[in-house]
Amino acid sequence: MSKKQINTKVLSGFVELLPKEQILFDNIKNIVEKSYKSAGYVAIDTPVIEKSEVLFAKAGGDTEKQVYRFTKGDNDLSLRFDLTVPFARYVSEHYNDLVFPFKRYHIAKVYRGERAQKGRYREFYQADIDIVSEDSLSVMYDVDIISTLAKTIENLCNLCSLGNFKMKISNRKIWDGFFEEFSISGEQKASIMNIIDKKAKITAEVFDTELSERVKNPNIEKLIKELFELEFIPNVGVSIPEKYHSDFAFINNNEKMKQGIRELEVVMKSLETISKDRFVIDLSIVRGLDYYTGTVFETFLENYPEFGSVSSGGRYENLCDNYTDKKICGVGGSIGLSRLFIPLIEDEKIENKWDGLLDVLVLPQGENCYLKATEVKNQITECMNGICKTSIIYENKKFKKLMEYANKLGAKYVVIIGEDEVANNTISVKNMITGEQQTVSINDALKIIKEKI
RNA sequence: GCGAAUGUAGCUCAGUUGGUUAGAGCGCCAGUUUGUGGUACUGGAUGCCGUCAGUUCGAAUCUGAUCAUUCGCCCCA
Repeated sequence: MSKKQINTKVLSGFVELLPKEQILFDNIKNIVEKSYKSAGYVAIDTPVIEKSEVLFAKAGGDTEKQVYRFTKGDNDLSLRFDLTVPFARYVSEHYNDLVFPFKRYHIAKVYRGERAQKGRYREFYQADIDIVSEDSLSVMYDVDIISTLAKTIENLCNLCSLGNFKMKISNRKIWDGFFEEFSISGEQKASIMNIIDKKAKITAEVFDTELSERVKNPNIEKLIKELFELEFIPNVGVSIPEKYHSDFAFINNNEKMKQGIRELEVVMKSLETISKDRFVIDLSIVRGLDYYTGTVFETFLENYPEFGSVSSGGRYENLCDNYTDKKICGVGGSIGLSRLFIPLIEDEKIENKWDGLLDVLVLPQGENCYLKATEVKNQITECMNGICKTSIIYENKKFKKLMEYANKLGAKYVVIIGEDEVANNTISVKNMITGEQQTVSINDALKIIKEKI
């Protein structure tokens, strides 16, 4: 044993699964893909590597620190850190060939060079859907995105027994209008939004102190807190409690706030026809990204609050500004597949309905049987027409070993080709679940397998 | 970028106030059974105790450094 062997451990923040777990993860991914497809979204793919100037066109501050960036020759390149920015480039590049409104999905890996934590990886899957169009896009498309994600998550929850979930919805225009009204902008606005975003995660006391430190104005602070108490009633509009009437008189003169409230009403009213209690208004949802301009939402699993938001997104405008003169707006959202499912799979929280790596394994006993066995294997593959996973092993080992191998792979049937079978032109089929074994003609064997699989 | 914890067999971990030959379970290999897996029983192999230095008659155990991993904070487009 040489001792200077290279450490084979996977890099921190990166994930590898064993075949059994990989099958489960792929099933999950397939559910998402199927759900997106059936809602009318089409698949696209983009390169993992982009020019840095493309990715950083709209990024600010901390973004660059988290990006894997490198040079190759004279090219300044980066790994994509999300799927939205490359999508904006894609739309700009292929503008003339796309049909708008354009609905696409994209399930792929993205990369962030931040410190790994539970459920937070450096390489992970995102499952995005977006709808983009020229000039304008009805607020009903916001509903399309949210309801498609809701349906997809419902399918996932059913598959993996994850329980119930809630989607919290808000509209950035309400806050944007509010801050405009009081001439709060720039860093102060960002800092207040930041604490509003954290409201659900921290205690009321911490929220109060942090808020007053950042707002530095008792009146505005009071209004912010009161704003959370407003009730939005679909069909009726915003209901301002009696005691706050005078405080919020300004709303009627603030176009942005009025518009935000109106949009939120339309969205909620429409979503209510899908589910009465799944969708809730929560003004503390603001999202960190500064490109969001309207509807924003986040999704929480009731049984797994520690995961945070498992799906989020919103309405954006001018995302393609840096790539084209065309005015393109959109709405989109994403499911954090790795963040949600890798910890669940690794902790075995999901029942793995694994049904074996193989359906049929052909076992030739000794090299004299290889030819015949290969023939039989090909016949099975063909006869089953792709619905059956069939393989063969060529190992000059004891028969016992071959059986152990079949068992480890979870094969449902074993087809045995030994000297006797070759001599008599028969094959032996063993059902690995019942242990039952019969020696029959090839045609009969095919029938047996075909019936059961 | 900041803080905390943990590095012992392939994996999960135990290892007493520093004391002879470092353990368990699972897995692996072999046998009971040379054409039959899963279950059971019997036996076996596997370790520079993360790395380097220091204290000591003596270090897996104490000290320092270093590397790695994990958890949390910041951030999360």
